[in-house]
Amino acid sequence: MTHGRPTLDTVAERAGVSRMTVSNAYNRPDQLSAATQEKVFRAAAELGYGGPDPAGRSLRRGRSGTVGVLLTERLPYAFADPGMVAFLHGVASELADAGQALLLLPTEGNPEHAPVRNAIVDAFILCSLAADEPAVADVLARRLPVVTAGSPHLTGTPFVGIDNARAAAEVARHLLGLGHRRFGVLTVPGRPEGSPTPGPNRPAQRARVQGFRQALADAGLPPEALTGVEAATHDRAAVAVAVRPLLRRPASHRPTALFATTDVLALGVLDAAAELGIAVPSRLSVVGFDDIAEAATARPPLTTVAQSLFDQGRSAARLALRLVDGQPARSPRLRPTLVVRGSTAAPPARPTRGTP
Amino acid sequence: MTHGRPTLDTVAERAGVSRMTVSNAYNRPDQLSAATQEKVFRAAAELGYGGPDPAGRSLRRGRSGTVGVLLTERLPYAFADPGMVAFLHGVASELADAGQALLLLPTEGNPEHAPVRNAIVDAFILCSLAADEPAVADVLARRLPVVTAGSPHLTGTPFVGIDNARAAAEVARHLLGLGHRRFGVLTVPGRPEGSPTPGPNRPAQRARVQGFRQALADAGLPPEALTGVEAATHDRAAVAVAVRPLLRRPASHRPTALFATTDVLALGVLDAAAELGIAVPSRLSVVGFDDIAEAATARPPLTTVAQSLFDQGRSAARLALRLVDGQPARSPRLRPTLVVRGSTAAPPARPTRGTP
DNA sequence: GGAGACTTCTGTAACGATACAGCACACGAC
DNA sequence: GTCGTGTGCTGTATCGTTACAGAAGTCTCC
Repeated sequence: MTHGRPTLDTVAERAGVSRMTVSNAYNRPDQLSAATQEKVFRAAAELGYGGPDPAGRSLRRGRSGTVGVLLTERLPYAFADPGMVAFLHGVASELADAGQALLLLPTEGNPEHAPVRNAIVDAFILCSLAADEPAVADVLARRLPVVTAGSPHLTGTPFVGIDNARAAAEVARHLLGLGHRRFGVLTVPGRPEGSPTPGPNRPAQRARVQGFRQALADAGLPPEALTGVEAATHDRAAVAVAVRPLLRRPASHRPTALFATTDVLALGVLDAAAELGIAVPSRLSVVGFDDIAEAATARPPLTTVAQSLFDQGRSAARLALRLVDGQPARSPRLRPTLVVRGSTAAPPARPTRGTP
Repeated sequence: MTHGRPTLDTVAERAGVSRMTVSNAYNRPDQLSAATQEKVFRAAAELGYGGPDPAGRSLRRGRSGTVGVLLTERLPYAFADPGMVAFLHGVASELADAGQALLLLPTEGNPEHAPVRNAIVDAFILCSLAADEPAVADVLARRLPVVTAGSPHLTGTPFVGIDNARAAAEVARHLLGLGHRRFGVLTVPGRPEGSPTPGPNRPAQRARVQGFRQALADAGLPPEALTGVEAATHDRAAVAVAVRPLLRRPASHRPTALFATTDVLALGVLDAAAELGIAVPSRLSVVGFDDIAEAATARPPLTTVAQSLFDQGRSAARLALRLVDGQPARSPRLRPTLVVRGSTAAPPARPTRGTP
């Protein structure tokens, strides 16, 4: 309870002024003589008054100065993924500049607590959520400004993100152009195991796989040209387990290029390849996605799709703040770029097996 | 403004019931006939009512269901440091279990906005702040429950953290026991460049250096036995720049053991050593601090001090929640453990240069 | 048929703050 | 002496919600 805590009234009485004068002492010091202000602060200190209660202020003003952020599924994944962290960093950075705070909401946990319903925020940012996630419905029910990033697309709400399928297709064309004809694609499963709700949970990842596959088909390759592999989690051990069978195939059946739907996964592939003595890029080309910081310093430096998640975070926050101010907010057009570094090259020359 | 938004009253009038009935429909459905509840929800839907406003609820109840977290200095560093992220993850995880939300507050930015003063929270967690940081004073002025982690120590507030100097001393004794006599210590600068306020800003890092140095002195080594090096930032390039001069010394003057005050730094050292062709651990022993996930999978696996920042995050959150509930909260006694892995070994046998 | 218990709903009084209008007073100008 | 202008402070009316007490109405039981 707040019972016993001093309030504006308590302080006002003690200082011998009106409640409004106390309020002004904190919020509009220029409307006050220095002597009165001093008197008020002294009374406040004596009573142990901690300043005007933000809950009261927020109710009265109708603004909280806070933006709520919902991140994809389990927080562990969110914090473990550098891309997610970069996005969050961008959001935090933009909000900090505007003096707004960031309320990080759990999308799971005891549902009885309904964190979304209790969140004192002016707007929500949804990042990489599936459209069927219950939290999304909770957010929409609040009827506050919403911005989505990555997914889902919601009609009428600004969206920040790239066309993943298209970017993945560009990766495919890059590899095809180098002469590759046997491919692997590495991703993470659509849903954490034992998840009750069905359906795709990492729409971005799926779109990347889809776009890559489609581009190969468009180039006239048969479906067998692409082998799909799933890692249980993002950590390197799991990646190694997932790709080892593929990389242990005889060279004539092994993919010459591997597309990982995330840089973290791609870095795991580099490790696994090194472990198995498969040279990158001469015997295996590897492409990632996101262009996280480690991508540029990996050995070899990783060819990847750059999409500046930090900037996307900033954008999302900026849009949210515009909506709060009642200004129009349009989804920005973002163009991811393929950054060709040292992990892709022409496939090894085929030993005889010549074309007619 | 909230102007025009429907409220409990609006909905009550439309549904032909009292305001309390509407409130109960949302918060105590069991106190209500199903028919009435349905009627209320229909009216709410027609009016576009988003449910009871949490600001009003929070004011009335005197609880917000939110804990504020202040992280060390610039957010970039916080998000870039896996240890920090692990701590935050622990906090978020514990809070999610309790159905509480996490308000991430910027410690810098436009000071006019005073995010700490406006934060609607039930308690604060301060992580790795310097005692002289203005945000600390702002937090104390709020007179809410506070827990600190890592630093600073504040009398009367529970503290979560280890004795850094002592842990570093254990590292020193481990290395001394292996036979090392020439040491390097790598850390990051105490303050970001251009920072206006003076004084140490990474007290934990300083304590580690200090404890290490002291343990060497206690063992009777002269000050020259330890060379201190500072990396500008945590990224590997900066680490390489910082340690290269040290590692390029002739073998007879090069430290045989390097203590990095952070695992991230230590991993950078491993990279730099590999680049210069210096074998670890046979020619150089490396020790880190924190035991982040990558430490175990590095090559070679990193000897480091494990302090489970995730658990510390959980602890801090749990203590904060206890304080909010008016229960006593005692600082836990935490014992970091030295995890000896593959990056430390006896120094190379000295070539002749024998002892008497 | 009346007492008691239960269900379902209502009225009142805060929770702590701020916006806005306005009042008293001092001061200089004419 | 009246008027206009500022400064410094006060009073009132909300902001949207929930705790609590209690009022009808229904049901049960003897």
